[in-house]
Amino acid sequence: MTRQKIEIKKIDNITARQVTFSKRRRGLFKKAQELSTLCDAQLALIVFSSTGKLYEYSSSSMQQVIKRHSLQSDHYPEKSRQPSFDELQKKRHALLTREIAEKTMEIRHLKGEKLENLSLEELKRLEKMIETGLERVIETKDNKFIHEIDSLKRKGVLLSEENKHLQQMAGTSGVVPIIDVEILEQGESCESITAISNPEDLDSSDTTLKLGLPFPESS
Amino acid sequence: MTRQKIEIKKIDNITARQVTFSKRRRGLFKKAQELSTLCDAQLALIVFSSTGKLYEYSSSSMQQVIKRHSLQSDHYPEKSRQPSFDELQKKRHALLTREIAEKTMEIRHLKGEKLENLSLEELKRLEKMIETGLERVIETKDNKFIHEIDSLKRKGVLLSEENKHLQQMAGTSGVVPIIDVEILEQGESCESITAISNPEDLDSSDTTLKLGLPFPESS
DNA sequence: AGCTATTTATAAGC
DNA sequence: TGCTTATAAATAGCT
Repeated sequence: MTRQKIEIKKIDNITARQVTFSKRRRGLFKKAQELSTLCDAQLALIVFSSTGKLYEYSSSSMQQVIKRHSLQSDHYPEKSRQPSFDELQKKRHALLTREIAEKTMEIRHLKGEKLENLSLEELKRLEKMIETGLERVIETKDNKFIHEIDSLKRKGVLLSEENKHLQQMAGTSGVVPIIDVEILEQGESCESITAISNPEDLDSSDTTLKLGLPFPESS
Repeated sequence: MTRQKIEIKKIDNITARQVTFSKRRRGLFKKAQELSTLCDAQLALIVFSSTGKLYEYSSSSMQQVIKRHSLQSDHYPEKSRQPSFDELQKKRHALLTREIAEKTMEIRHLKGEKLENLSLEELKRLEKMIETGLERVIETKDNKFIHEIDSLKRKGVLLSEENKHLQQMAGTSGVVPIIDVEILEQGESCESITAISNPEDLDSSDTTLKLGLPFPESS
C-alpha cells in the first residue's frame, strides 16, 4: 500500500514476509482495539504467525469472547442428543433468548434508542416513565449528597470542639491553631451545590437543624 | 482518521457509532484477511457489536483456530474433553439467566428503582444517561407529532378541494355540506389528534371518496 | 529499526 | 445505506 501497490497473495520472500507480518500485525491489532474502544464492541483477535507464534488481543477476556461466540454460533457438535430432553432445553433457551431480546429493546428505548417503530402513544408513555425514573434518580442522588454533607459537617463540628478543648488544655498561651476551625464549619464551595435542593444548606451556622432537634443546644 | 483526527474513546452519538462501527469493521476484516494471505498466518477474528450482533472471520475454520489457541494459551488448562452437550446447555442457561438478571437490574435503574446500592458517581452517570434518553424520546415524539399534523393538514386540504368540486357538480342548489371544510383546513387544537387516525371517518356523506374514484358514479 | 512516498482507510457530510 | 472528498494512517520498499 505504498511506494508501490502490492498484490494480496502470499509473499514468497521469507524475510520480507516476516517484516510485513510484523508491521501489519501491529497495524491490525491497533485497529482492532480502536474499533472495540470507539464502538463499544467486544472483540477477540487470534493470530498465529507462519512460524507458529501466537499473538492475541481481546477487548475483554479471550475466554469470555470465545465462550460467547461458541454460544452464539450454532455449529456445535450435535452428537448425543436426547431428543425429548433436548427439545425442552431448546424451548427454554428460545424463551430466555427472547426475554433477553425484549429486555435489550426495553433498555434501548429507555435510553432513547431505536424509537422509530414506536407509536405516539408509546412514546408518550415512555417519556413519562423516563421522567419518573429521572426524578427518582435525582432525588436519590441529592439525598446521598445531603447525607454526605451532613456527615462531613458533623465530623467537622466534632473536630472543632475537640480542637477547642485541646486549645484550652494547651493553655491560652501563645499556641496558634494550625487550622482555623471556622473554616471547617462553613462547608462547601462545591460545584454541585446547584443540585442541592435543600435551602438549609445555605445556613451552615447551625447543623442541629438538620438533625431534627427542636432547638439548637447551644451556639 | 481523516477530515479531522478523532480521539480513540467511545463515540457517544449512537448513529455515528454505528456508522463508524460498520466502516471500521469492514476495514478491520479486510486487513485481517490481507494479513493472513500475505503472511500465511492462521487468524481468527470475532467481533460483537454493541447491539450484540456477531461478525467473524477466520483464515481456516473458527473451531480450529480456537482449539489451537486454547492448546497454546496457558490460561486455559482445558481438559482435552469437549464439554458434553448437557454441560454446555447448563452453561448456556446460566449465562442467559445471568444476562437477564443484569438487564433487569439495568432496566430498574433506568426506571429509578433499586438505587440504594449505587454510588454517587454511578447515580450521576445514570442521571446523565436518562436525561439523554429523555431528550431523544421527546425529540422523536415531537417529530412524530409534527409529521402527523402535517399529513392531517394535507389530507384536509385535499378533502376540502375535492368537496368543493363535488359541491360544484352537485349544482349550486341548496346542498349544504355536512362539515365546514374551513375547519378541516385550519389545524389542530390537538390533544386528541392522536386518536383520530382517519379523518375520512368524519365524512360519511360520500363513500366514493374512500374508494379513490375520481367521480361519483351516480348520486 | 527508521525513513518517506504512496496507497489506504476513514470522518464528515449529503 | 452508499457515495464523495479531504485528510489522517498505514505501510512497501529502502537503508
